[in-house]
Amino acid sequence: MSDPVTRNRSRATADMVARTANVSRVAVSRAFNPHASIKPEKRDLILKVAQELNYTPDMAARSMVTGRSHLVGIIVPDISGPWESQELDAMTTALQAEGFATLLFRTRDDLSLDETLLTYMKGFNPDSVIAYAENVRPTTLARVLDRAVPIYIGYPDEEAAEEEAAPLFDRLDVLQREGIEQAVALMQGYGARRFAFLAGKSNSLATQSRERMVRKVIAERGLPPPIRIQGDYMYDTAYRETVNQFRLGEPVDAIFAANDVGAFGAIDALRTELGLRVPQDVKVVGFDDIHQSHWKSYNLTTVKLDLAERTQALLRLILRRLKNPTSPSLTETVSTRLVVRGTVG
Amino acid sequence: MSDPVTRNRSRATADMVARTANVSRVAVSRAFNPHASIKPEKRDLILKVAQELNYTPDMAARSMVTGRSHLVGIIVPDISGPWESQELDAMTTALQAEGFATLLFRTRDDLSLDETLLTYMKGFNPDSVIAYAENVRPTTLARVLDRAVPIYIGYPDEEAAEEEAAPLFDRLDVLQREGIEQAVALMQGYGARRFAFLAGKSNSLATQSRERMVRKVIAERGLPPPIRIQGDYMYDTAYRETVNQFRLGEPVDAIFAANDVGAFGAIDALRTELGLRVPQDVKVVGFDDIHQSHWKSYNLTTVKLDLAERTQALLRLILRRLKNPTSPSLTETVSTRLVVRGTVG
DNA sequence: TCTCAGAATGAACACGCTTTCATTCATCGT
DNA sequence: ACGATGAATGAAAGCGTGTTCATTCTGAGA
Repeated sequence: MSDPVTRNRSRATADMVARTANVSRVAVSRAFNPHASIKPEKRDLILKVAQELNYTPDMAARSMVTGRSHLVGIIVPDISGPWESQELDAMTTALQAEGFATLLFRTRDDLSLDETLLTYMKGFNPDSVIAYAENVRPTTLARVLDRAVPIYIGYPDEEAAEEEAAPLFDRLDVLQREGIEQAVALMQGYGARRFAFLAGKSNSLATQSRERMVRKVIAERGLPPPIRIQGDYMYDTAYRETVNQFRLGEPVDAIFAANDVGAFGAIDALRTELGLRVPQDVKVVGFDDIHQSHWKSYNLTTVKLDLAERTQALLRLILRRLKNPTSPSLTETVSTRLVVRGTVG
Repeated sequence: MSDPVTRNRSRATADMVARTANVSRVAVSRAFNPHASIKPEKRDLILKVAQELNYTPDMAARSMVTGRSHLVGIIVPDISGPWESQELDAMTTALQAEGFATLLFRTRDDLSLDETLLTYMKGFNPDSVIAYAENVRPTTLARVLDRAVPIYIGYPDEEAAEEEAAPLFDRLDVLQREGIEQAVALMQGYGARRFAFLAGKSNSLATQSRERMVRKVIAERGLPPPIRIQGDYMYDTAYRETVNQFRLGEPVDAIFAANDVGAFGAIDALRTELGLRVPQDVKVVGFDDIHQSHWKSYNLTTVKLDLAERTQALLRLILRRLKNPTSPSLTETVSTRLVVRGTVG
């Protein structure tokens, strides 16, 4: 009877609970709905019987009639990346606290997968969708899913034509200027003059925005424009391209990386392969402030994207939109700031 | 009309597609079921109309009648950890390729959450459940969920009473002896004699098993029993406790860490805080072989748990069990092997 | 031309639940 | 003691699908 392989495979239903407790099936439903009107003693009895029968309301059946699936779809390009996984962790925890389960999907870099994936996901009727994958455009999201209102993560610092960032979407605006200004100022203060920007994946809006802002701030301070090193957010690429830059190209004073992992690759390239010292010979700053950035081997000075702040802002957007599906578009704003450690001076 | 906020919020149903295409609703259902008997031209027409109407079958409704939710529940203690996120990434990708969506849950270290979480998850009717969280016992899993057969991740190397590892569960057996033997042999070969074992969370079966096996192998080779350093799989703890061991306790020749992240903490403690060289003064070996282990700052020699192999084995278990729910318990086996890098000699 | 097997078709039912809605019960003020 | 008010109750309808099952259609063989 306790053998999980051969035991009763059928779930208990509300009917069974009703029969066992000698109440109507409607009463069982009410017992599990906090706002329903039912006598307390009756509810207690039903809940007790339900527990004995190992009964749980079927979310699929429930969602069909309520229209709420209690599912939030999350689309991530690479779950195993430190930043992505830390963001996913924070978001899942926050959602769970609000009673939502996370429906997780992973995109490949292959853009062609998008439509198929979104269509498939739509079948599960998620109450909301968060697409961290930058190859999923908000317009596509809006077209395929008809229930959820997409959240557009924008970078309003810049004047770049905000192509698809109409007021049709809810927005999370990330203010990157402050953190970048602090970083450039700090590096310049320690004598850096010749900068390189270690870019991320070239189709990433985040890296594009960061590069523009870095160039702007550097120009404002009367420094020569930074050299671009093309990376893809990955350690190995950052390592290799940094070596190439110093061996085949022009050496620099300072490297501003589009993300922390890239900064790690650059640091290791400088120290291991090029025999240079960080920060004495070359200053390095990253972006994100992932857990690993405070590890002593790197001890990275970096522009922090506050994960808790960001997660709570996203959550507010989702909850407000769910509460009032027809309200005009919402906006939340988060900022950035420099975390000073040991890779500048 | 393209405004996602005010546009039609109601999904298209099979009925609407049927009306538009002038076919019966049953035909629509068949058009989306590959094995159904329907005239090809008719199917094409329906699929075309469906696409125009942006129709997708509702998985909730579908799962009610088929009994298959196409959902696999995954429970993880800390998504942001490198090993956990890499395992989650591999598993989600593999599941997605088989047509399953991942239903993600995160446990706190607080054990009391377990039942509640499992009960909640059960409501979504997952076709299968993978609990990477070691505080979720298979027996609890079997009791709460009535459809899924739990998979027990065991370590049959050891003689330890395998408390709840009855043949009632499907099993993934991890053979740890080989990798550990290679590691100890290598360290001994480079002159190590006095070992420490840097443990993980004390309630983790994996760390317990690894410690027993490490002790056994060390004893077999005629070396003195290792000193235990109590960690919790985290960098900061490993760093602090390693410093304490060398400052307040007895220094050692070699550190065998229960996971890679712990090994990083130990290495940084040795180099940064204690002024010792790795591997010249102290040899270090880790466990897992996460992506970060090949980063040049660590370049860690470690016992590899092959993620692809492990994921495929788990997937085979799940698919076979789904195909034949009443078959006797299944077992898959994966092994470990040493990856030699630069922290031993 | 006729027969018959197999493919194609659609009406009806079932899945497990929530929500109206009309009805009954308990409670209270006078 | 008596309506009146609100809480508690259960029958029935409906959510969007897949699956019988009985029927009709198709085409090949005689």
